[in-house]
Amino acid sequence: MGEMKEKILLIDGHSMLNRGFYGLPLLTNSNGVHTNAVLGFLNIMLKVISEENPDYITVAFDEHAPTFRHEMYEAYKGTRHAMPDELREQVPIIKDVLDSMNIKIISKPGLEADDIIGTISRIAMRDGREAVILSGDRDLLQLATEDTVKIRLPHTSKGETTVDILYAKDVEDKYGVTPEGIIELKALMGDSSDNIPGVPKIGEKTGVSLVQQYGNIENLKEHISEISKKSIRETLEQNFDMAVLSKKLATINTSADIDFSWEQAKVGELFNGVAYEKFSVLELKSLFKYFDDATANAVQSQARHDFKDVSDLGEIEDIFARLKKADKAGIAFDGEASYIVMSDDELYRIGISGFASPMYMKAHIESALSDGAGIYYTTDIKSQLDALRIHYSPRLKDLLLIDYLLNPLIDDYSVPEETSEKAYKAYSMGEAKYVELEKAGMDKLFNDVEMPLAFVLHDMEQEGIRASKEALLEISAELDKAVRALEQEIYADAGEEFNINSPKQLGVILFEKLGMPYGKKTKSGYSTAADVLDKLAEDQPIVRKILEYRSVYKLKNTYTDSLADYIDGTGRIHSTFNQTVTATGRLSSADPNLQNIPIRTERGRELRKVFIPREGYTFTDADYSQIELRILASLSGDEKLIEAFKAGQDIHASTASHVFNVPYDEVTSEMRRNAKAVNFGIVYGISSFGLSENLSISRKEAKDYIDQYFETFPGVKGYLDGLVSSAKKDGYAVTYFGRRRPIPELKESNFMRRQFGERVAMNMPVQGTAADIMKIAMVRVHDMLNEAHLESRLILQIHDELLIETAPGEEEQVKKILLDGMMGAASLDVPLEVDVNTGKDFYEAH
DNA sequence: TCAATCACG
DNA sequence: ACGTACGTGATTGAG
Repeated sequence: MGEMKEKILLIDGHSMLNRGFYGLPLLTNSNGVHTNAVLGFLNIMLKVISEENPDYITVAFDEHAPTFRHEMYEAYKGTRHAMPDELREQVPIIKDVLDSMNIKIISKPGLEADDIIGTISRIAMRDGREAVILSGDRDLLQLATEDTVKIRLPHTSKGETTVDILYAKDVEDKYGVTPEGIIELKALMGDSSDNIPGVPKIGEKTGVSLVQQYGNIENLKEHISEISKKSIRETLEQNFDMAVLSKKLATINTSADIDFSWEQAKVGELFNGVAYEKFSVLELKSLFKYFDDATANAVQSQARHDFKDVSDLGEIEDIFARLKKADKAGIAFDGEASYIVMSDDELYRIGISGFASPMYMKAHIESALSDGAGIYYTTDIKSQLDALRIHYSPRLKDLLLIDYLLNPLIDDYSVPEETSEKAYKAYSMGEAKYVELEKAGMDKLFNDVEMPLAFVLHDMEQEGIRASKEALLEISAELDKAVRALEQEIYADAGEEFNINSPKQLGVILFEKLGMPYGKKTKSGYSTAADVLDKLAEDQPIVRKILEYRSVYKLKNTYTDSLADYIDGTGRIHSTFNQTVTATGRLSSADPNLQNIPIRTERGRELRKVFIPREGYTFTDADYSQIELRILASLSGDEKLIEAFKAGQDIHASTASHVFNVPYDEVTSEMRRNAKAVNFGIVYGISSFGLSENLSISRKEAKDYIDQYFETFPGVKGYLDGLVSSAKKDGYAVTYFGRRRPIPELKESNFMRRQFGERVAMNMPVQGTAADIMKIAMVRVHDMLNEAHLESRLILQIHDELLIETAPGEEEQVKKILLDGMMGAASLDVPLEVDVNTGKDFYEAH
């Protein structure tokens, strides 16, 4: 043990950042900060640290100022290579992170990282310590001249990243020359990635043999005349100055003037609280595993801000008076208290009690919002309205909704659990984020649509929808009988009992025991999906029964039993409408999902009869007719498609008539069915494979349909092509109202992923614009119901459909509001058509 | 926790 | 040669 040498890990900062940046997709955290290079850097560094267990670590960075060697090269060639902004912004971040981990960083104007590393490696040799050099750059191989210096070179193959170990001997084995010889080799052959010119016409092979024969270029110069091959001899004679220059460029300075002390490079506490904090702000959650629980917990509780608890009436009045005058504040409230942040020293908590009642609080907050001067930021307003249903004000800005618009792809916007922290986060980050939103041109969408919509959604959630528990349980009992009967029949047909719900077991029964031909396969075995079983069902009674079993089982478990559990004491179900989950701008519904209540089969549809309005009320339901295709027509400007809508034609039949070249009146139902599938395909981002699967036709036939479609509607073709190229240029797709969706897949090397990106680029503007229009309509309808002082309430949105629970006597007004609100939500080049229905239950109304 | 399946637009 | 329709959420079995 006593003979074990101490060890220093020397890291080439820019090279490792580069590797991370180009090796990983462009990740961002929820603040839009790019983190892929930082993550890639840290992953490899931590891997090497755990393998090498060094006593000292130093990371070297190039200075931004042009260095000696760069100057020489730039003077020679007059070039300067640019770093992408997404990478540049990560340089200070990694330095900050390394600093937090107590890792020494060295950089110096006029020196490259190579020179710093070279110099320290020689200091280590002198002081009897080992040096491990981590770099993605082969340039550093020249430093591995002794057994106490080794190079670690990361490389990725088959998705696995390993970090190769190279000693002098390995360099010789791999490159045919010694580490010192690497310099001579580069002097002759150059290095395009490092901007070293080399001697013309000398490549790797010639270079290696010359170095093996003559050792170095100085010796080579004296023996040029001995070289037998004429072309080599001549190029060396004519261009020897290039070899001299290249050698200077390639030689790492090992005696640079730097400030280095072993004391400063000593490894300290890497995984400390400050580092944890940095990782958590960057959202590098995969690295949390390196920290012990105690550190993580300490940081998490430390992130709390100190709010002053105020209960004195005068003081409270004073705070609200100051709030009215503040330019900017963070606010948040819950059932216990209100929180106000006006500066880093003015953090107040006003508890609800006595005179400070919810009414009092609501009045003061509303008064500040209506009469005050500034902008008030908050975080996740919808969740707060349960406590105080304040009025909407355009001066209130919800950071969560800003974050969502800035990047709708994020899974978790990390809304603080505690109301006080919501106020603080909104205060500290709201303004900067709002500026970003303005720069992206989404402030209007935010202020006119998303912000007021949050209030509408809150009201819808609060209202809920009435459902009959008795009816649900009755249906459940019937379905239960059917499930049991089918179960027995299936067991009898199969000749044994098994778990029908297990695709694995089912696959074995059908495709092995009963020997049926299998269609597709999944990762884990045979596919038993409905479209596969459908093809077998005709001849196989057991398959027919399995399909029926599945649909009945699903109906019972998803739509009767669990829905019944959501009914509250007043007989109503309150779904949650998520405003920040979809990539396209749509809403989603959860706990329970009321946007996927069955309708396509009669048995499923029956279930809608359990959704009923309160006594004396009725349902009024309105849905947009073909909104996505109308948007496609309008945005593409395709004359034929626009004309079809203006003429009020059945759009699928009209498409069939054009594509199959038959008169509109002679379109058969099969032609219409095919055209409908083509229309869907167009909206989804067409591919011949997808269409052929959907219609069970050959790819050739599907391609013919598509070609025919594009020939018929050239405007659509041009529009979709334009969407893909602009998404590739900008990195995101955009709706008519400016909503964005980043499409990182378009830059990936994987063909299939890029193809997906292209389909997304075609679909998002259409689906997203439809979502925008519906959101605008919801705000309009909600406002109109309010202004008319009606008792009727908006209770459900299902993407292109709205459901209102209509108070007796208000039927006509509600119908008019739905029509006005929805049709007038946008003015396109084709009319927006809306169908309205009424009914005594959800079944009847839609 | 993930994959498979299926309910909806 | 790749191996695919766009967007969601809930349930289930299996590791």
